[in-house]
Amino acid sequence: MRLSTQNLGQRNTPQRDAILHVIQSACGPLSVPEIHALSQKSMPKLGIATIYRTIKLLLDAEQIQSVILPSGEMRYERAGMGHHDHFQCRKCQHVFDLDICPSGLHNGMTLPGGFVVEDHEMTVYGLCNSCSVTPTSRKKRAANT
Amino acid sequence: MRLSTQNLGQRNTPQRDAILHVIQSACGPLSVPEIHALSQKSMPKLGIATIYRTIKLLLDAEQIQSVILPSGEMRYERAGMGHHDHFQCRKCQHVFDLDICPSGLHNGMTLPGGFVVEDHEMTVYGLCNSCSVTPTSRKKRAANT
DNA sequence: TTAGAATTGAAAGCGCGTTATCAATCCGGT
DNA sequence: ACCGGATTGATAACGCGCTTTCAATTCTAA
Repeated sequence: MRLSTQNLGQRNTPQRDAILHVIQSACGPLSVPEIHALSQKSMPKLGIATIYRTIKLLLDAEQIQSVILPSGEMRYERAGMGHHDHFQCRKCQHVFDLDICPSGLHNGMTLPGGFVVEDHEMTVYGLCNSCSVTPTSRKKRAANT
Repeated sequence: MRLSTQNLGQRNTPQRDAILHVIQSACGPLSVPEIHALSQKSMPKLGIATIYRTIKLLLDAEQIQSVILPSGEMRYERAGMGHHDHFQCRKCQHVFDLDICPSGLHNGMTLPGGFVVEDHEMTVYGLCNSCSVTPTSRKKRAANT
């Protein structure tokens, strides 16, 4: 499922290409400010209104979907990725897709209290790979270069 | 941990008692409209501003905490309950506390990708006990009364 | 009981993420 | 290359939770 400018209004523009590329190559759902900042690396004049307009077009075309973190922050990611959970680093605040789903839940099971499970959403918190690097391992890395 | 009007400003009022009782006896986190509607059962004139003011006092006193659902809805529940997940019924929309945590996560473990786990939040979706009653079992229940 | 400060309810005001406006610019069929 | 409608960027405006305002009311210490 690749993001495409087909069916996004009538025209192909470099602004849309930039935004699509940013979302396409993200490793987790992005916030509007993140999409804006990343897109401006290749299109410095790109305005926030165009970000919102393109997000709406992509949502209507079901090429992306929204994700709301437990903090209330709205983010967007490619649609059609199937079920996956998210990980937010408490240090750099970046959000990543998790390949595995560490919940023990499966569809149709009943939890104590008579709750019949159909779906779930989970956000895991902690430190990402980059941010969990210790000062010691940081020195080792530096020494190896 | 019982909710109390101690340390909530200087005075004890029936409005605060009503709000505290509603949150205290809930079986899951409540939204502001829910708290308002439930409180008005015993205090019909209770205004929305008093709900927000009391919520803020309770938050400052750390007697309640906020919960944001994946839908973005803000809710409030008693503080100090320890880790627990939530279940939202897709039929009645009510949110319940789950006694067990069905995630296979524990603090300090590392997920594929180098993500060091510290915490998580999970919302499970499905049908609650009342709403999962089938027409057949509903007839049986009715016949037994 | 009384006085005075805290609290309340109604409604205006605020903040901020999002959307609409509009002139300038761009895309693409011809 | 031209033309006309689509798109863009800057910014004003909007919506909706939430907070503040203020006069009326209520609580409580003395």
